[in-house]
Amino acid sequence: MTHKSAITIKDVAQAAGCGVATASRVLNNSGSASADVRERVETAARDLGFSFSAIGRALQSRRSMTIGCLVPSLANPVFAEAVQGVQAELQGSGYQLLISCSNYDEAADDAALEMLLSKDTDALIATMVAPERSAALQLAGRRGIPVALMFHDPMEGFVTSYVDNVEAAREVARQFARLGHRRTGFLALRFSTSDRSRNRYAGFLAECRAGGLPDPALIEIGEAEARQPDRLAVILGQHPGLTAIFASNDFLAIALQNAARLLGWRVPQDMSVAGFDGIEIGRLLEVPLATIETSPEAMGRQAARLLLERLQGGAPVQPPALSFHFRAGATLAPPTPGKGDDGRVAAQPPSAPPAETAQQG
Amino acid sequence: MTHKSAITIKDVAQAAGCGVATASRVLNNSGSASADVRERVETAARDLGFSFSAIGRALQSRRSMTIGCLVPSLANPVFAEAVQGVQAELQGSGYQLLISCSNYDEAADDAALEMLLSKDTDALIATMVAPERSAALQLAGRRGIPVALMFHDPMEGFVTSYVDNVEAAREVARQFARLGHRRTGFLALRFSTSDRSRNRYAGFLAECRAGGLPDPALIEIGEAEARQPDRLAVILGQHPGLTAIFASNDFLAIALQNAARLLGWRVPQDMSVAGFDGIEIGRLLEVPLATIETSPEAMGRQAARLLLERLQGGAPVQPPALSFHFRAGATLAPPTPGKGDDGRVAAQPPSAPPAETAQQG
DNA sequence: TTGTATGCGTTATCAT
DNA sequence: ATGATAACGCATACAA
Repeated sequence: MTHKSAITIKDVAQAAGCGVATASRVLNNSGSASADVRERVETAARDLGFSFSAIGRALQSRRSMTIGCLVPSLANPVFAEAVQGVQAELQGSGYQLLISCSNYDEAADDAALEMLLSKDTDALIATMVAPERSAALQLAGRRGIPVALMFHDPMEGFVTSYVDNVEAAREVARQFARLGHRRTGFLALRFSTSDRSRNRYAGFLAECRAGGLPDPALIEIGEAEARQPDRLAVILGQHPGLTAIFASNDFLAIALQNAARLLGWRVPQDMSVAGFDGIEIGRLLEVPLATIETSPEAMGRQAARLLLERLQGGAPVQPPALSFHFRAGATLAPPTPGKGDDGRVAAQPPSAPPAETAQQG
Repeated sequence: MTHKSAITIKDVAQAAGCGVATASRVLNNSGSASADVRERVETAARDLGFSFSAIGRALQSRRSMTIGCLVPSLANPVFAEAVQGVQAELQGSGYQLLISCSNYDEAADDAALEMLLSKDTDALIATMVAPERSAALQLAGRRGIPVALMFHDPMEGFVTSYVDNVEAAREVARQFARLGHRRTGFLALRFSTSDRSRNRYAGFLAECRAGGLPDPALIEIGEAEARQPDRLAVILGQHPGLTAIFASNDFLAIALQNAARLLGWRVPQDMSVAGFDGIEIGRLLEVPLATIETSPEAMGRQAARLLLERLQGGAPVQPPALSFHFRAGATLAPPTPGKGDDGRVAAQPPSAPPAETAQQG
């Protein structure tokens, strides 16, 4: 086949026997043109298989029609879904998505954002390790480039699409307390490069205290333990007496149940478990996972929408937190008397209705 | 701190008191320049916070340093991981990733690819609904734009990064047969917009026949059934007598077990189940899922590598299929005598060693 | 070694 | 209604 080095509007104009300006006007439906020349230009463009060069356009219009997106990793379904949401919302807007991953590395984070900026993206959407410390993020703000954050709590100078991690975590603590649990734990990835995890712990801790419960045991594990049930079991065994554990995400919650099984503990009879995120697989498990259901996809959509509005001249507005939803699942039960009850027999709270559902938004 | 309109190399040249060509040479380390002016240019660039405009560069060099990537959806972890692999491999290469999703829609597929092309991407990497019917894909080939496919079988004119679905499915059939299963089934999404699923069925069917087994029952379900265990259970109930089912992906395999449970069938005692993909969660389940383990991440990396090599002038080379690995898990067992054995008591095959593992590559 | 001028593909301006 | 031309930011051939 003929190696056709891209044909430009100049070729079209020549074929149509008119000036490039006229061809441009016709092809863009801007300005006016006689039906005659309009026809000639259109057929010429069709015949030659002409298509605009986005680069030429970008150079002249000073807009790349490109939006940069930075997330820690696409291997994490939560982020992948969020990006999917962004992508979906951008469909038909004319904007294309330029993506980059930091792999949870703070330095890579900043570098990636800088790279995105240098690509002349018209807007930025990001989930970072440490947005408050990112020079590139500040730079974007100063340059007047619209920025939307995802998953992060509201931050001075930037709009963000997020769920209230603290409040959601409090809800979990309330559910635990309602069932009569006192000795609880919080399971998280060590070196958790995430303010999300921190906020969840903070909320959980705060509500435990508010409810008069002892402080939860903080169980931090590494990636290795999260993937190897036997290793996690060892760690879990070092925390006897806990009757309910809140894992900072669903994946950990599932791994946790696996480890518990190795110790001969049944869920929820011997230990209650709750997760966070609401990944779909959780619903399909033999024992459906109790969790805070969120919608990363909606988060991505909202972030994209915020950006599009700003790109159309709107002022930046910080929307309220997205709603979450407590899903009871089947991994929650009252603690078994005699286990982890500080030596006393755990009394069933006076009136504990069956685990219900909580909305917030 | 209102950074005005971006500063260009012209500003740098002016500040450094030299011509733009000299500034360009210094900043690109091309050509020669006196230590004197070199110093002035560099400090000027630093002081002004100069950075190149990717667009200006692209226009002049005819290369956008951008690679387009099309996948059906990022909500599917298999594709998300593949993109993550692409992304990882592209790190530091100077190329950025432009992504788009088709949502399994063939028309959107072609349109998205066209859009990517119109963005002047230097190369394309895609997983499509019907690559063999995509006009945009052909166009890319004709234009001489390097293209790499992912997940697809080798196709005339394009290189692809893939696993041999047919061979992998045969392996599953062999495992079933080894355990003594005869009445088997293949579970897939109806309207499965995927040659992967078709190839898996073909391989499964072929090996069943080769092994003298009856043809497997083809069980096609819709999205709704896949997400609602009770509905899937109804369908499953319509196929009594099956002792082993091969689901075309792990997600379906998990949903399948859920449905079986509702029918009171135990896995693997009453029914064996195998999946495909090897998603991580499968290993963490109470009953670890038997599956064909693949690495979408490796697939993405390979595809990206193929592209980078071509962009550096290399000739297109089709690499061999990526290896897969049969993971025995715990969802496989010999059929229970008296169930689904065509009326005869299923004989244990003469020498059935414990389920082992098969490599291919 | 350095600067000037040109062209990359497009649109906006301004004549005609 | 139409077309010639000037940007846009950059790299480079060519001249100095």
